[in-house]
Amino acid sequence: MATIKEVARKAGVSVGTVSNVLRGSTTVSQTIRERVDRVIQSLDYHPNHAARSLKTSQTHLLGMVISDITNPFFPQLVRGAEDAAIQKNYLLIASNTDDQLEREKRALAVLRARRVDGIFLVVAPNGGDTEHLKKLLASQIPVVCLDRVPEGLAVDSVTTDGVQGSEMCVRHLLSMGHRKIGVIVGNLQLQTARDRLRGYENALKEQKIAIDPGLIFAGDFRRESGYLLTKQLLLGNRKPTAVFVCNGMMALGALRAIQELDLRCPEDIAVAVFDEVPANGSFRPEITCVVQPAYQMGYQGVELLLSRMSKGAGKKPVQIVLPSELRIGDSTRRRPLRSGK
Amino acid sequence: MATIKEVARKAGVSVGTVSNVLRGSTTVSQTIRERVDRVIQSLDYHPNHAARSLKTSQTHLLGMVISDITNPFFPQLVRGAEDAAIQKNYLLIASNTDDQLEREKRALAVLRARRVDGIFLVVAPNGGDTEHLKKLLASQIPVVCLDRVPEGLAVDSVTTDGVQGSEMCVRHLLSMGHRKIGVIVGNLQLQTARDRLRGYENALKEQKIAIDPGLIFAGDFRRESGYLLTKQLLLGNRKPTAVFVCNGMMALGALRAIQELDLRCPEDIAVAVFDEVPANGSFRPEITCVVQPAYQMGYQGVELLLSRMSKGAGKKPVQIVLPSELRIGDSTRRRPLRSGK
DNA sequence: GAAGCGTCGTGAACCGATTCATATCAGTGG
DNA sequence: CCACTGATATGAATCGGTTCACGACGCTTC
Repeated sequence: MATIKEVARKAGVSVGTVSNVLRGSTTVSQTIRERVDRVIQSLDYHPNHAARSLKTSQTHLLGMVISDITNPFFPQLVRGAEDAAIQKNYLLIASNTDDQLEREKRALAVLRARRVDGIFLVVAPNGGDTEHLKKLLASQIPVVCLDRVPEGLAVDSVTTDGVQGSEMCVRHLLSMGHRKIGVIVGNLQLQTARDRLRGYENALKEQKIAIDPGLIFAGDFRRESGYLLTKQLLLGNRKPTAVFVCNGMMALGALRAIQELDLRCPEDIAVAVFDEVPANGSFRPEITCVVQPAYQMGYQGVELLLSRMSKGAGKKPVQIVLPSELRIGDSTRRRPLRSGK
Repeated sequence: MATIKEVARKAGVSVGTVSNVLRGSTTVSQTIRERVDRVIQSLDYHPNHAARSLKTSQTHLLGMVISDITNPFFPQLVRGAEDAAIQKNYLLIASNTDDQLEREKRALAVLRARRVDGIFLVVAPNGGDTEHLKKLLASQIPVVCLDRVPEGLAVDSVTTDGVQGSEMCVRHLLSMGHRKIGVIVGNLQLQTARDRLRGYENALKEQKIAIDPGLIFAGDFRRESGYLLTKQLLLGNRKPTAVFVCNGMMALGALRAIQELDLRCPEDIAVAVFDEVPANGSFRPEITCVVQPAYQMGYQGVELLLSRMSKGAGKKPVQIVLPSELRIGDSTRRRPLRSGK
């Protein structure tokens, strides 16, 4: 592939001038600029990124560390980030951690070694082990946390308000006449999981309903755990009339569990979910859910990261909280008044 | 961040020696090696990739051009590729084209300009315009096509056998007693779409059933088109007893259409799908579908690409075809014998 | 016509690695 | 004691850009 030297030679100018043309410097005359541009076209010349990076110490690469691209929430996030990044001439490198701390550490180390210009991070549960995150934040490289924020660290973030979203959702269940509402929540080491649980509790308290710990089941945001916990919940002695599931993947497990127990939704058990449910709208019943603006989260994450990159590390962290939306389906229809059994 | 020079100075050796230690050269004595390693640790030194790339003209970056990460087939593909790539010390850059030719061209140009070491490509429908692909293949950089192969180009690929998978699936419908089977296929500019249609036709021919063009509807592999075409199919005058949908996203649209028309599946209309259906198993009925080894496709793609990179461009293209698996659900139960109406 | 001032271009230093011809040195054999 | 060998270590050239001090040149101005 052609180099800047060849371009310079063919255009009869110095490499410095070619570089100036490339960078759009104003100190190049129209004549020369056109001449150089023509040569660039004719040679199909593309500047070597490595050389440029070496000199400028910018890679125009952004890293994105997520838990699992296979969970439908993340493709949207990634897509939003990618669309925004590409517009600004950045490329995105995504890595999956499966919510394992070790893999998070490794992924971050790799991205750092590559000198990416910035990192998006969806933190894994860490049980208080945040050393590597502190180091990361101390290391110059701009970081924006998406979806989840790690405890007690000052870092830019874009998230949705899990407390408010859950409140909205559980209030809806209450308004439909439900009083015994089970909840399948994620790993409580995660802020997001705790927020969603808090929203549930808040909504109940508003109605002076006591919180029954026997109705609360904590899993890990994966399909399998939704399945197992929902079975436990429904086979237990609490007999809830509704279940609030805290993410889409667990909802799939929950729905399967309900089916296997030969219960009908919503007649026997109502279901409401925080997070979009895959394939929702293509099967019965349509599930009531809180939809998060995942695409936007990714998109705005890029804007935040870039502004941080230009503003420098000095300023206070910016925390953007996006609203979510309650989408009411048939899975939470009004409960017949004849209560009891 | 530390440079090789600082490491050399602190260890009291030359940069060449440090480089030799890094690259694991055998001409370094044990003593020196250990001394250098200690300094590397203490400085938390990581070689600068840009500098290395500049010299070696390898980026250890792989590009992946797919249609849309938001379609659940692709996350699996990407995940497989990423898992394989990371093991070999490569990083993956994915870009989405939404099946638009212009965006494919742009994405490929960007990746080329970045000098990625290799490219995975899921081609977009191109209506015969393959100039950019020919140029790409001529340009040295190794390419592996995944899932779909472009017409008449000699290129390495990893795909599934769409003909055979569809045959299997449609034979199953036939064995369940269906004779009038509608088909919702993708953009027929794509080899994959044509293969799946061919499989359908083959299966019918085996049973000496005439192909009725009025039962064939071609869309674009997206949810919306599955919805619209299924409505057309079911509201038309052909009255099929089953529908064969050629990918998962269109299947979601099809299922929605069936619901809106207040038809029951499988009683009124059986459904079978080529491709996994999102959320399948969590709702009724469980959909009969042909599952493609998407993860494996990505994984093996990396192996093929790397072997191509080391073998050089000379050899003949390798075409790996992976088997798919028919997973029988309740959406295709046996048709009651009393035929007619 | 000398001095001064913009406007454009030039070219060398530099970024941080890799690589290879060359230097150093201990040991060996004649 | 010298030549030679093998094992190690060195350092300069190189990759392809960016950047900036400086030079060349044409125009004013007095």
